[in-house]
Amino acid sequence: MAKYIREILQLLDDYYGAEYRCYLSHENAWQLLTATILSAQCTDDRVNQVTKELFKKYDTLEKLAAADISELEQDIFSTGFYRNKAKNILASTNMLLEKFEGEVPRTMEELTSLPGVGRKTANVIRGNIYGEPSIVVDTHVKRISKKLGFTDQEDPEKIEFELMKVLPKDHWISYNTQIIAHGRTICTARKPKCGECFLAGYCREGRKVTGRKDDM
DNA sequence: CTCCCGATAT
DNA sequence: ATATCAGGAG
Repeated sequence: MAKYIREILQLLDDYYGAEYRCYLSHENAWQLLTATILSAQCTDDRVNQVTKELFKKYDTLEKLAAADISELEQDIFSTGFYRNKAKNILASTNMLLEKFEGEVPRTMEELTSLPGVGRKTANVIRGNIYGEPSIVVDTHVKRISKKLGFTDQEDPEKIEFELMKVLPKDHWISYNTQIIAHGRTICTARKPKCGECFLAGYCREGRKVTGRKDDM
């Protein structure tokens, strides 16, 4: 298994590059925190579309924290879950000002104490803002990690810990970037393009579709 | 487990 | 019509 993990990681590096990349537009930590809260069950393209105007309108943390809630709901409406998200953004940004001196905290415990921030959002911040090796288990990482046989777990937290055992630490961050890119373009949830997939030989579903029979 | 929820691809 | 999207909370 370990041999194939190395091969898979090498192919991912070759195809998508080994550099970390963030798909959510931002210029600072509180903007990334806000964008990631908005990204729940929403495409990153739409989040970027919304935040482009949002961060123009509320150009400081203080202004966003002081926003009128019903106006903020309208501003973020198209991302869905807009009532919860507006409430969480206001509560979290105010908490940053009151408890964290206007800074986005660094530890998992502090980050997940913010309303609307779970492990996925916290790991986006830790990886992107602070460069801490971390694994972001979103819908793509969950789906594709299971297909590749890296985990059989269902719970995102269990998947995160299992991937930390299975993947070399220096690949944790790049894995996120690569798998999300792969999940958006080739290994899509509804109609995966197994015929175009360079990992088809390492994936049960891919082997079935492409006829490749690599022994794992 | 349920609810939150609009936009888009299939 | 239905599944899915850089999920989180009760």
